[in-house]
Amino acid sequence: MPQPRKIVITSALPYANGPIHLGHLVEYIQTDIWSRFQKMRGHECYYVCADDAHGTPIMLRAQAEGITPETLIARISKEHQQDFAGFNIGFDHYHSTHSVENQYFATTIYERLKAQNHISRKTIKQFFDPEKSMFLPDRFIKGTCPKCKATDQYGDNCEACGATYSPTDLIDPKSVISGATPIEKETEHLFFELAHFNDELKAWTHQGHLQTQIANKLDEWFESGLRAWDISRDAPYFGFEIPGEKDKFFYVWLDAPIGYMASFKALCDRKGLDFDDYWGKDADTELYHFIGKDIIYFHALFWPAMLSGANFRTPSAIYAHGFLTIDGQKMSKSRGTFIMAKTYLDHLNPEHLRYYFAAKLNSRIDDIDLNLEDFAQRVNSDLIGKVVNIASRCAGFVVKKFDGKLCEDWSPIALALYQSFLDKSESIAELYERREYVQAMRDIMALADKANEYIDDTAPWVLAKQPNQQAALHESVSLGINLFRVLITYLAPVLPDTALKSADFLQLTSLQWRDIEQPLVGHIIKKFKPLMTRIEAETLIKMMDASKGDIAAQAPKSTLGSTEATKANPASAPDPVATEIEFDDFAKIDLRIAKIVNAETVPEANKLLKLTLDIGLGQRQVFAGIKSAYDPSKLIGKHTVMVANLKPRKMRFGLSEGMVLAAGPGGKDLFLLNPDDGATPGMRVN
RNA sequence: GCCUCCUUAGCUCAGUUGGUUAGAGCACCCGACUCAUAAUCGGUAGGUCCUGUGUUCAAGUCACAGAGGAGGCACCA
Repeated sequence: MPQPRKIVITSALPYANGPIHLGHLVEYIQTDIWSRFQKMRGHECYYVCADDAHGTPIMLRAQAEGITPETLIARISKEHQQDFAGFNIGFDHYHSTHSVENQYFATTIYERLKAQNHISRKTIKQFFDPEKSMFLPDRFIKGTCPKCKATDQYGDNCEACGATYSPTDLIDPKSVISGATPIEKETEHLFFELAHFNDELKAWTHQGHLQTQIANKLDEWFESGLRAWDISRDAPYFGFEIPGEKDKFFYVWLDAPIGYMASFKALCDRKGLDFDDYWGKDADTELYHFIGKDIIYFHALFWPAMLSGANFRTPSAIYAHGFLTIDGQKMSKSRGTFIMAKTYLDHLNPEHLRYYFAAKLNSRIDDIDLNLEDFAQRVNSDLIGKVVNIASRCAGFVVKKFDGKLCEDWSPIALALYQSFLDKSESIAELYERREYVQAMRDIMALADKANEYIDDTAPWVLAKQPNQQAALHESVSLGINLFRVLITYLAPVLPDTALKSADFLQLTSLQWRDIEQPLVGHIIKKFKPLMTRIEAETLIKMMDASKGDIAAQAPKSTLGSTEATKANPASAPDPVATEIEFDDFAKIDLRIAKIVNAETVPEANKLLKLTLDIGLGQRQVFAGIKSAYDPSKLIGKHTVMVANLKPRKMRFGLSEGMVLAAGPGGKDLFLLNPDDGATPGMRVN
C-alpha cells in the first residue's frame, strides 16, 4: 500500500440559474466515483463544489421573479444540493461563489495580479440599454440579421444563416430585457493579460496535467495567440465589486473557478485543515479539477495563469469529459430527453445511472450516450442478474442451513478462487485511478461471471439434498457470499448505497478496499433482502413522459445543454411584449385554418420545408423554416394556421405565398400551431 | 471557408509498434438447471472493420479522396 495521499477534487460549479439535469450528472458521478475510490483506498481526500451564483442572467431572473438575487441563489442552491444528494454525490463541502471566502480570494488574486502588472485597461464600445441603464451582453440583444434579414436574431450570430457579426451590425437592434433600442456607449474595462503567461502555459500544458487530446487542442489556441481576457463588467451586475474601481464588478467567470478555493477554505475552517497545505505555492498535495470539455479554455489557460500570477499552486491535473447524448442525440425538450435529475429520481434508482455512466466512462473526452434500451438491459443483466444474484442465491442456504454463519475452513480450491479475486484488486484499482471506469466495470463483471460459474459447478441445491455433503455445501455458499463481498467492495465507489445495504446484510462495519484481504470466516450474516430491483421498460416511458411534462410546465426558464457554457444565454427570460398596436392593425392580418396537403424538403435549403396548404379557396405554396423540428411526412394531413394575406415573397426556391405560425426558440424546439378539432380549411381565425 | 476527432456484430464497446481463421458483454436462437429478483450455466449463429483508391509480401491498423456524425477556429470565451 502506498503512502496516504492528500487530495482535493472538484467538479465544475453548476450555474444557479436552472435545475440539474442528466448531462450535469455525468461529471458529478464521474468525480464522485473517483473521490469515493480514493477514500476507500485510505487516502485523505476532499471533494468540494459550489453553486456559481453571479452574473447578468441571475440578476435578471431574480428581477423577473420579483425577488433579490440572494433569495434566488439560496433557493437554487438548495434544489441543486437535493438533486446531488439524491444521486449520492458525496461532497465534503458545498459552497457558493457568493460568499465571503470567495470575495476574499477573488480580491486577493486580482490585487496580486494587478501588483504584477498583469491587469490592463481598455476602453471599448458596447451596447447600452437606456431604459434599464445597463450595458448589454451580446446575447441580450436581438435584431434582424444584416446578412440574410432573418428577424429575431441574437447579437453575436444568426441562427438562420450562420453569419457572425457584432451587435452593432444588427438591423433594428432591441434590448431583450426592455425592448428598447440600445445605444452605443463607451466604457472602460479591465483585462487580464493572458499573453504574459504564454511560455509558462505552453510548458505547463505539456507536463502531464492534461489529457493529450486537450493539450493538442490547446496548441491550436497558442498558435492563434493568447488574447487579453475581459474580466470586468459594469454596474448593475450581480457579483463582487472590483476594489479600487467605481461601479465595476468581476466578470462571473473570474470568480467562478476561485469558488473551488472558497469552498475548500470553508471546509478548512470547519475541519481545522491548513489551507496553505493544499493551495500554497509549494503545496505538495494533489489538486484535480473535473470539468466538461466546453470549459477547457477557462480551466487550462486562464485558471493556471491566474493562480500562478497570484502566487498560488496550479492544479495537478484537469480531467475533461464529453457531453451526454440520449439515444444518440442531443438532449431535446420536444422529445422528452431533456431529463432533469429530479425527474429521474422520481422514477428510477440513482445507482442504476451511476453504474451505467461508469460502464461508459473512460479517461478521454468523447461524448457518451445514454441509450435507454441498453441502459435497462445492461443494468438488469450486470447488477441484478450477475452481481446481486450471487448474494441472493447463496444467502438462503447460509441462513436456513447454517444459522447465518459462514464456514471456518476452506479447501485449497476455495482459497485459490478467492485469491484469484484478490489478485485483481490492484489492477482494478489502477483502472479507477486512471478513470478507465469502462474497463474496471468489465473486469468486475468478468469476476461476477466466475462467481456464478463456481456456484453452478458446485451446485449447492444438489448438495443440500445429500446429508453427507453438508460441509461441501457450507463452503460453496460461504465462498459465494465472500465473492459477493469482494465484488461489492470493488463496486462501492460506483454503488455507494447498494454497498451500504450490502454491508448491513453482511454485518460489516467497514468497506475499505483492503478489508477484503481478510475473508469472512465464521462470520454471521443477516437474512437477504433484495438490494436492487430491475428497470422496467414501462418506468422509462413514464419518466420520458414526465420529462415532457416538466418542459411544458417550465418552458420559459429551463437551461440548455452543458454545464456552464450557456451562462450568458438569456433563454430564461421570455421575450418582452412588443409595442402596442391598434385593433385595426390586428384586423389587417387574415389568419386562416390550413390543411397541410403536402410537405417536402427543399434539397438546397438547410432549414426550409416546402408546404402545400389547402385553405378552402385553393392551395398555397409556403416555405417554412421548420425542417429542424418536423419530419415532412408526418405533417401531411395536419391542420394549422397560416397568414393568408401576407405579401408573397420570392425566394431562391420559389414563391412563398404566406406564412405558417409556430412558436419556440428554434432548432428542435419549434411548435406549429394546431387548431382544436372541428376547424376546417379556410375558416378565418379571429 | 479552414482545421481536428469519430465511424468495428442488432445494441454498447475492445482491438497493442501493420503480421495466422477480427474479439468481449448484452440481446437473439438452441440446450441444461431450478439455489436465485423468469435470475444462472453451456453452446450455435451473427461482421463489405463507413465507402473508394493507393502504399506494402501483408491494412481494422498507414496515406489520399469522399460520405455521415461530433467538435474547434474565423465572431466570443
